[in-house]
Amino acid sequence: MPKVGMEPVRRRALIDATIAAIGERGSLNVTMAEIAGRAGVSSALAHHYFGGKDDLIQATMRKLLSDLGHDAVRALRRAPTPRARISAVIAVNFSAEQFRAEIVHAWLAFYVEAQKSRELRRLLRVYARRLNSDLMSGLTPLMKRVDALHMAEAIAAMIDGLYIRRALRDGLPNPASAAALVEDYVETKLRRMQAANDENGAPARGVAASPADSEEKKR
Amino acid sequence: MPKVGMEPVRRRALIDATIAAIGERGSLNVTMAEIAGRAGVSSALAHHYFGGKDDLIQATMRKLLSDLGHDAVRALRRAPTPRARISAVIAVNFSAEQFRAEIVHAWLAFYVEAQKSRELRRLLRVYARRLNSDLMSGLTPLMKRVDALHMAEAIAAMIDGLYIRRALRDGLPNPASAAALVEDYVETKLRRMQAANDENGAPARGVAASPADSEEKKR
Amino acid sequence: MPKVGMEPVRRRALIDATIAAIGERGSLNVTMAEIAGRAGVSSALAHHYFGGKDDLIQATMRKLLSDLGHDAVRALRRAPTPRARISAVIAVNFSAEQFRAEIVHAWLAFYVEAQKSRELRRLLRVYARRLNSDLMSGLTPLMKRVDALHMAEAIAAMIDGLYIRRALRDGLPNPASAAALVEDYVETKLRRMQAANDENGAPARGVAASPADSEEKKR
Amino acid sequence: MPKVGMEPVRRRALIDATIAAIGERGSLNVTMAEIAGRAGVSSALAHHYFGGKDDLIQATMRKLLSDLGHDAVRALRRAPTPRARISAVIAVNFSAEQFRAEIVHAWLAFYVEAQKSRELRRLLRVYARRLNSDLMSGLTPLMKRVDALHMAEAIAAMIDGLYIRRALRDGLPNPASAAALVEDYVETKLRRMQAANDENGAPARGVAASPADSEEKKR
DNA sequence: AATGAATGAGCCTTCATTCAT
DNA sequence: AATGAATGAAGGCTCATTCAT
Repeated sequence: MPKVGMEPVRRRALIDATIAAIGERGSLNVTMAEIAGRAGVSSALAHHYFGGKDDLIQATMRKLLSDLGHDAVRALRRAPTPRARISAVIAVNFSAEQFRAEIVHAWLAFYVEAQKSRELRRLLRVYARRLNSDLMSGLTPLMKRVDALHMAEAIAAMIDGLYIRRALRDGLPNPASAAALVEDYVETKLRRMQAANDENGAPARGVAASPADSEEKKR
Repeated sequence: MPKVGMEPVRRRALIDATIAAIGERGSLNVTMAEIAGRAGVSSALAHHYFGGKDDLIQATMRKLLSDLGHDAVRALRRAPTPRARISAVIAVNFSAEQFRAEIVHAWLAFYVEAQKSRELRRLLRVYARRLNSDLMSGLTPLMKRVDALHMAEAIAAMIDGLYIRRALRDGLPNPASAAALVEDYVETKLRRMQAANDENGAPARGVAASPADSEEKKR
Repeated sequence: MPKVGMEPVRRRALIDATIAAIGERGSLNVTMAEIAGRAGVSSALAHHYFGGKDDLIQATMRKLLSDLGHDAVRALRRAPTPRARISAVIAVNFSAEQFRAEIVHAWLAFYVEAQKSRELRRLLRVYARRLNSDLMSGLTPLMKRVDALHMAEAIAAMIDGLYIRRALRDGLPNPASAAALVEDYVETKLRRMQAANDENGAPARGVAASPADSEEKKR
Repeated sequence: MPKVGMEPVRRRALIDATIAAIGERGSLNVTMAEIAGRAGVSSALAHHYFGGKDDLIQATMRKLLSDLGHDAVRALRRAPTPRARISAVIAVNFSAEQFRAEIVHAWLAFYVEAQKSRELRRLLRVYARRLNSDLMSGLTPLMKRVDALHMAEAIAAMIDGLYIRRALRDGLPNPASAAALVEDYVETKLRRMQAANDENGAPARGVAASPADSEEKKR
């Protein structure tokens, strides 16, 4: 019994079904029929609302990105200090919601698909830039810009790496321990910088320190 | 006129073609026809030698794993100290050969495919375990076992993460800087442990230190 | 708020939209959705009023036929002589209205579709018979019946042929020159018959004259 | 039991099947499955050899055009005089082979499809130009160029028109009578021109005679 | 009167796979 | 040893059509 105003309902259901399907299959090799089936509709309807498979995939990815974005904004808003901002970024990426197995699988699949799809690559770049700028907003007040850039890169790499390992389900299913690993890295780096600083006024060694780093970053 | 002894030649050519094809497409969505074409043979021949697509994919992955394995063995053999072993592992993973774009793409594609294929998953676990044990062989002499485990995890995550980012070509195409990032992490951790140790005899704080770490690891 | 008495309005709009759509696409491969869209209504409404696509197509063709029929009646009514009747038929078929590109395309499409649809074929036969009888009404007073039949056939063929060429837009987009071509044929034939007649009382040679045509047609 | 060297056999069979299918359906709305079925192969094989439906359609049209072209060349070669050339062109178009019902249907379908397909339109133009130049080669020695152009147009239109009527199967299934109709037109025109010429030296009235036609064409 | 919602059926196309040669 | 020939199965997509509102 058809009702009016179903469009948003169906769109949401189809996107959720897409995530679920990708999560289960582990790749984007899911059929429209399966997605539609999971959403309880015909595949024709999925085409009706999204235009085609690629569009549905893209819409799904946008959903993932915007969800993550919203979570990040919310978390960052509550962070009082630069240091807290860093932790907030880490926490969001390893939150229970974001680290759900199917979400992780979907992300991984998107990374791969991005190789083929120009638009997907663009979306992924948006995410990467945002992650980077979020991290930088916490890092730059604490160290020299060049060090901050390196640390942001390292942190991002660890996050991505832990996602992959999570996807492989092979040893680190625990979001808390994943976050702890990254936090430990950050903490160690910061203390080490502090220590080097304190010791004898000698400049702290940043990440991949450049030969000449005479000027000191104040915090 | 068919030649004899072509089998090993064809097998190699087909596996190389598979890597090349995956590297270009960025995923395992490559047709047997394309692979065979790249290898200069008919797709029927690929089936003849490998049995089927899955088998060819698996053989290709085994090739990747064994190449990496051989490189690792060679590098580790030359490493005189535990610390050098760690660097050797990092160096191998970011060597010019292993960090070639098509190899990186192939690895990423395999990670995804591993979700679906039981055998691929098994192979990937073998690699993960070996990477882990290689790292542990360098780490355990330098710190407590629990810390070593955490660091091994972190290093592995960074390596995987940098691979992903390499695949996306978005900012870190340079193997040297990728390796430097990981090396810096290792170095910072080791110094920090040392420093904490020296300070006042208090036990160094390891990675995600467990509440009770009274006993010291000797080296 | 739905209005009353919309039915005739909608029917006309849908039929016009059908002609326009066919004219643009150049064939009957137009979707109900597009036709309905052009008419500013939903495709469901098109079904509501016409029952189905085939019915809409038929209704459209009937419209075309009846428009042409009305034009023909009007023109013939004004024709004072048999000769004028012939010209009237020609003029109507190449009138600005009937020779509009979209109308021509629609006709051509119908000719093709008639192959499949029994009903469409029937409709086309009605038109053909009417065209024939209109021509015959002008021709029979001027010549023997057998000659009239042949000329009617030839005139009709020329008209159809010129329509096709018009549809292909390749050299004869001009309704006037198309009509002139047919008129010239008629005129030439009539003069030739006249001349043959005058020459020596020998029977005029009709179209594809049969060996024995001794008896003369009176007018 | 697969054999080698089947490609040309299959290609021919598929093109013939395409003509047959179009002939029966009366339009290009034929499925690859049906065509392949008629040719006794799977639809996949049709794709294998032709690439896609459009390509098969085009190949079929090219076959039609080239067959007609060859027939025309052969017939024209045997024509000793200009007048004979005209008759040769007419004869070829209404030959038993070219006027076969399925061939005629295919032609009509192509005319319609040409509206949509750029390539098909191009092919059709080639045919039209060739028909025109063949006719002109017979007409220009017999009359002024402007008259020849008009007559060529008229003849071509009659041919196309008779094809359409043939496709509709409604009264003129006979190739001989179709050809006779066109021949009669040609003959009448030529005699009329002759007569007008002879009468009193006044210039013969050509088709849609232009206001100024002072100079005479000699033959 | 009119439409959004929804679908079944069908078509084109791709591709791994098999087989006879 | 190697391949051309051939296909079954499956997937994306379109579209006419129906139905409840």
